[in-house]
Amino acid sequence: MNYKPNKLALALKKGRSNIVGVIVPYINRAFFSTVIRGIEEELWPKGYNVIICQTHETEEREKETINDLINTQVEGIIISISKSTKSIEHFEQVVKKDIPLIFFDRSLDIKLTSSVTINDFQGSYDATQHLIEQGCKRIAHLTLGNELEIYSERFKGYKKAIEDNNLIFDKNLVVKLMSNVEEGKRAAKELMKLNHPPDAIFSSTDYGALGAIKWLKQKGYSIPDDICVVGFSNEPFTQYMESPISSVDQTPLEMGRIAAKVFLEQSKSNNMKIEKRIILSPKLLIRDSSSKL
Amino acid sequence: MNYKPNKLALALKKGRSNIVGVIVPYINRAFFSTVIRGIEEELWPKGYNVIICQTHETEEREKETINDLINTQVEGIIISISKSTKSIEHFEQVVKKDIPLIFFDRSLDIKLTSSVTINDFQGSYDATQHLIEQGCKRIAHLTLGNELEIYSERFKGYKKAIEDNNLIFDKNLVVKLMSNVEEGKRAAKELMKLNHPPDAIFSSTDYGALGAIKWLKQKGYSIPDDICVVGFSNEPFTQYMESPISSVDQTPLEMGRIAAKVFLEQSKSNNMKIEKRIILSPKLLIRDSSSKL
DNA sequence: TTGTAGGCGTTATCAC
DNA sequence: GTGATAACGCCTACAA
Repeated sequence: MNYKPNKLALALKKGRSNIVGVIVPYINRAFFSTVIRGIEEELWPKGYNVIICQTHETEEREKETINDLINTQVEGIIISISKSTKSIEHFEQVVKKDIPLIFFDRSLDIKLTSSVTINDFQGSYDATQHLIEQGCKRIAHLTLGNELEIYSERFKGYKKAIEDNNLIFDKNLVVKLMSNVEEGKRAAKELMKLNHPPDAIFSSTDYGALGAIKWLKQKGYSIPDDICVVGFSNEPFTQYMESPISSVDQTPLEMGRIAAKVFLEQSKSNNMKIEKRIILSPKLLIRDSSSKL
Repeated sequence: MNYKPNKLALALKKGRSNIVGVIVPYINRAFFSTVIRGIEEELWPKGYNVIICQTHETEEREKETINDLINTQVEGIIISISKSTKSIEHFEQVVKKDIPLIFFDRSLDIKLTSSVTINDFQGSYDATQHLIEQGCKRIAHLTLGNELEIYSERFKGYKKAIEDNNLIFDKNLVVKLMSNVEEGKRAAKELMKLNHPPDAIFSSTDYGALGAIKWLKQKGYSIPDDICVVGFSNEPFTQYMESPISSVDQTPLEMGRIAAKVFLEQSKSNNMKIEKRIILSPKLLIRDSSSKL
């Protein structure tokens, strides 16, 4: 007959809740929601449920959330850390409880945890190299700063490509901003005021790239003829624009699926500890905003 | 000291899991992920966790998911039904188990359940009225068909506005499509082939609107001077375009928050049954693609 | 083979 | 007021 077991009782008895916690800064960012989709699609067929939590980019919420998930007896935590996270005690606590902890995208190097990231250095290097191949000589970079490793890696990749091609690295061409359209406009304005303005902009965020493009077009610059632009993240809007923006795709669906698989692997291995670092290759998508040739 | 109660045991004992299930077609659609964000932000402070499930637009997955959530002893289910859902037994089953069931956006009229939707008729009427006020006389409509009530409502709102303004309703101006860019292109091509082509297009999806705009621009039509276009959903890309697309905003964040509140209300009222229908007002966002004046 | 007791971690209840 | 005990629903293990 159609008997339905009470999963709570079952879970209590077995010590296995069949629940995995996923923590992200905000659920409704395209990147995060797509990673979550990948996680859900991998875990659902295995009988797991996925609990979603948001940190709002604050360390406090992150700690509260982790505490809560531990109490909920989740069987694993998959997380992309908040921008402001400084301490790591709350993560060590998860490890101490023997709960598999998997970082994705924004990661920390903590013993007995795993991570699935993309090679931000490489993505940035490829993007910059591509701009150089388009004939650009003075390539500006919009960065979010060094708070998160992914952004400092993107800066490093950019700088390395500049140097490898015997171009001059000019720190005046590096502008720090926040990830939104207005800041991108401000950055472009600032850059074009320079005595030697850039002939390309590689932005570590698509919103920065978009803002820059908007300002430049408004001022009569032609994209890509006067200035080439490449963004980062492959936000949906970059492909839908009338003039699509080149960007670096982070393969979020795959990242989610793999993070889930790593969790499963770590989870099954009762007697031994697993620590796994997976680095995915980003995909440079060349579109109108940087296609001179 | 830092004692952590086991929520599983607590839940088993109290018969309250503090978990709410949310079911959507796909997590990573901007609209759904934003509703989920609203739900999470309302429920987290009250001590609830949110489990996310995807139906992939299939009734089968929807049934499986509901079954699973019932077994998980969720305290409520908040759902936007799949496109292909025909039967309602699985929903009645939820009601029978006394689990609060709240529909959002894509709803069904089932006893003892609640719903939070927007007034699709109104949104469509407003959009069409706006186009008429721009001087448009022959307004085409791109529809997804009648499978989901929201789309037939959008069609009705469009038709009513046409008639209320003593314009001629021409069924040749109504094109059925699927929600993607290619289909929008096809629809525009088809419409402009007519003996009396339209001077405006109101699409029930932003992707259709985008496709239409792309095709029209490519063919040399000027937007909005030759043809005005309005979409529906306020997808992020509509505002980021170089030439932003007018659209109807469904206030997803608010919708999520309210759905969560309705759940709380329904949940607290142990002894009495609550049935609530909330209809939100959509917001017409007038942008470049329809601003002639 | 079939059936029954015990315990997972809580809390609520009841006896002291 | 304090402290032991039963019960939430299930599964496992052991006994008949």
